[in-house]
Amino acid sequence: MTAKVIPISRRREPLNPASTPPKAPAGPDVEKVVAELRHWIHQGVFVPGQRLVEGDLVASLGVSRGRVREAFRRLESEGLIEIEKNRGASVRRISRKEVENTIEVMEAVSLLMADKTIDRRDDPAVRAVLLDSLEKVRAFHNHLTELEQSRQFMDENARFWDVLAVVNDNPVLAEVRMRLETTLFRLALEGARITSQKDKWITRHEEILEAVLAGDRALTRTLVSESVRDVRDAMLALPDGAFR
Amino acid sequence: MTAKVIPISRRREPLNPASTPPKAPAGPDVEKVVAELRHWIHQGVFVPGQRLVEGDLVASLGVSRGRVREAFRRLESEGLIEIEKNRGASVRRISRKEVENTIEVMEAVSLLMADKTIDRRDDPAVRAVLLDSLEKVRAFHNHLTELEQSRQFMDENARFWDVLAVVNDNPVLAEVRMRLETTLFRLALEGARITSQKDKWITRHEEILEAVLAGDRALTRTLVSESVRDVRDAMLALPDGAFR
DNA sequence: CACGCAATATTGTCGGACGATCCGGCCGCG
DNA sequence: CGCGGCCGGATCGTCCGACAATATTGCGTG
Repeated sequence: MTAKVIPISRRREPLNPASTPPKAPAGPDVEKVVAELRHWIHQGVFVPGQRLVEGDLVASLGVSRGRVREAFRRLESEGLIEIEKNRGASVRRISRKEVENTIEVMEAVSLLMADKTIDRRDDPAVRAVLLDSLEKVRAFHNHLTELEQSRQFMDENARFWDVLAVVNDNPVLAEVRMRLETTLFRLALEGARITSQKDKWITRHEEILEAVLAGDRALTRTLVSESVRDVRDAMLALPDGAFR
Repeated sequence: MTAKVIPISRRREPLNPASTPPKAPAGPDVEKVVAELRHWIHQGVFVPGQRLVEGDLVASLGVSRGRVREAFRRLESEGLIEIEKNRGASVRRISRKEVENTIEVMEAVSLLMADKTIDRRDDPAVRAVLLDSLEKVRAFHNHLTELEQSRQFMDENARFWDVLAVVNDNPVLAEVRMRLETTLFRLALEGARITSQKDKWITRHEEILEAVLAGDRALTRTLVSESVRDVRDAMLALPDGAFR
């Protein structure tokens, strides 16, 4: 790998930020493949440890190998799959230890998000969003039945953190959290399925929002930590088969 | 993107036993390209906003477009470049706001690392590593001259955090921090170049290690926060031209 | 049944091709 | 002379086919 000549592009830098008329059809994009694979992995179509064979995906997705390979690179740095030289890609398996490590960081990030939200709770717009979210959480809570799918809890959870992400006005913070969550999603989903205390999670979200709106930092921190750790415990309670 | 269920594919014949033309050594790996580009960006060979033209890189690196494209995907999710559809890749430019956002998360992560280190300071192995690091930092400090390159400060800084990363035994934590640092590297380097208080940074590292070894959580937190914020201030002090 | 070798499957990488898109510049018109 | 529209080159997105390198598998043999 020798650097020869510094490449020089004849193409200029962006000049006029032209308007962006909503262009309808955009040909298949690598992102589509990434999204599809991510979806499949989250849904369990591909289980941890399973190999993702280029050729098969090329056939089932109807795209070229190049697209699949680019998608692989992306998913790899997202932590969803791992690529071994000459052995290809496989859905990443994580160990209990990794779950703990990840959750630990997630807790710190979540605490920061909650704390920052308290800083902004006097902003009318922020307050409105929080109150609206609280409303929704309560409604969701009241409609709970024994038959609810764990999937819905994950959705509620995602919405909850999305709200905090938006309110926080720090895309980096939100992105880091999402990144961590992505790698845990599958296990979290499984965890939610087996735990019998799903409604406690929702209650926790209500309490957190209330504490935030009340500006009670100590209580908020406690609740957020408990919330994150509940998820951890649910995941760690899964049978050994779920881990590496 | 519809999934047809059509696995498996068949292809080509065996190989040709005849002699093979003088073949260059084992072709480089995609990672090599990624590393090279990352290096160039960090070194300023490619400056923020500059476009990375596939064709040019193919020529100067002597690899195929496919390799370059895969490398792009990786660098994109690393946050070093951005890819706009039909316009290609360019070195990501970040705004002052993004610096603040990133540093904010970095501070939280750094605090967690330091705090966890204190938890483990009684482990003889950990203690040894910390003391060794303290030794090195002091030695480095004493050899400082006015002519030192800002580059060396970055190296020292990297070493410092690497030690905490190792001691912490949480790869996720370390990786998140590294990720954030990667996107700021360029600016941090520039910032270190213009600040006149470089030695204060080193002093801070000494103090942090001492506080950690002494188990003083409060002091450690204060010092770590100050340390991170010093870097932030150095970056924000850069002229507008350095930002988006 | 263990072992090693050969057939087969897959990956890593290359090079070419083709249409789509973007952009700068030229051209004709008012 | 200013300006909008069209042309052509530069680049990107994607597909295809090829081939060596490596991994995996199956089988024949001792």
